Amino acid sequence: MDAERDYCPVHEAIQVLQEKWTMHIVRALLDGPLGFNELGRAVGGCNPATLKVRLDHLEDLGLLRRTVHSQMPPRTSYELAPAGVDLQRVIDAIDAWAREHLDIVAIAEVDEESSVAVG
Amino acid sequence: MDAERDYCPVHEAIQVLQEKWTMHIVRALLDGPLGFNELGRAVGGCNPATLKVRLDHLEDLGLLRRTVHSQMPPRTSYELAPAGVDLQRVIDAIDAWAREHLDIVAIAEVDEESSVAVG
DNA sequence: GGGATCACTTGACAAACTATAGCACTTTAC
DNA sequence: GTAAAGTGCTATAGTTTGTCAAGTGATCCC
Repeated sequence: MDAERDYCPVHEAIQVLQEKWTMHIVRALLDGPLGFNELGRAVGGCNPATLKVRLDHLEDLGLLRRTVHSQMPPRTSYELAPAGVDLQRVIDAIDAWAREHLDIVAIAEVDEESSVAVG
Repeated sequence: MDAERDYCPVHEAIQVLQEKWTMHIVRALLDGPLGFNELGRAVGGCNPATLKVRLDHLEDLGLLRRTVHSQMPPRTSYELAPAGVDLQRVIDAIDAWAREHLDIVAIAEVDEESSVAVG
């Protein structure tokens, strides 16, 4: 149930990052603080329920900071904490990898390379 | 439904990597090829159904190669393709980040920092 | 005053993931 | 020679996770 038997920070990190939308959220927030709905749109349409859960989790982990500017009308901003900002390097690595390898996947779809399939 | 309207390889990459177990699978495979069950155990108990789906997806994307050594007794090995091996850098980035930031979370649990809770 | 917007919350629902059993067969142990 | 354990999967039922639609209370714009 828990990874504590042989605690591995990488495993833990992967657990966090693999939650749906988490990396998208971080990526969006790397460009600067955003409001709740704004963020939802930025990540490409995450629903508010999930978004809130993720945001809470991320805040719990100390990766982001939630600032309430006014209760009514509600106005909140979400901003990466230093630990969250450091995820930039992870996102960058993904970015570099993606440009190098996923683009060719997109190209391969247009190309005709499917003849050497495993059959 | 699809990200094709403004195709972004990073977005695509995140979609792949955020699927449950994907990064664990890659990480396990970075140490060398593994058989199906072996891999399942290596990633820490992924069930065969999900594992197969991930593996197929990863193979589709050209990130790994599946080699059938013998049909009976069944013996297959999964091995990262070059594109998959390159994910090493992503895993490394996560690794570095995790050691820097998630360890302190683990420490914080032992520490008594829970008095400033949100409640 | 009506409609849009904000940051969420709720509750019903669907999609994703999990556990477990089983298949067809070989290898190993005795 | 037989039972148990192993291989790579697949099927199915069940749980968890994520989604959709609607709604809340207040303020802004017209």
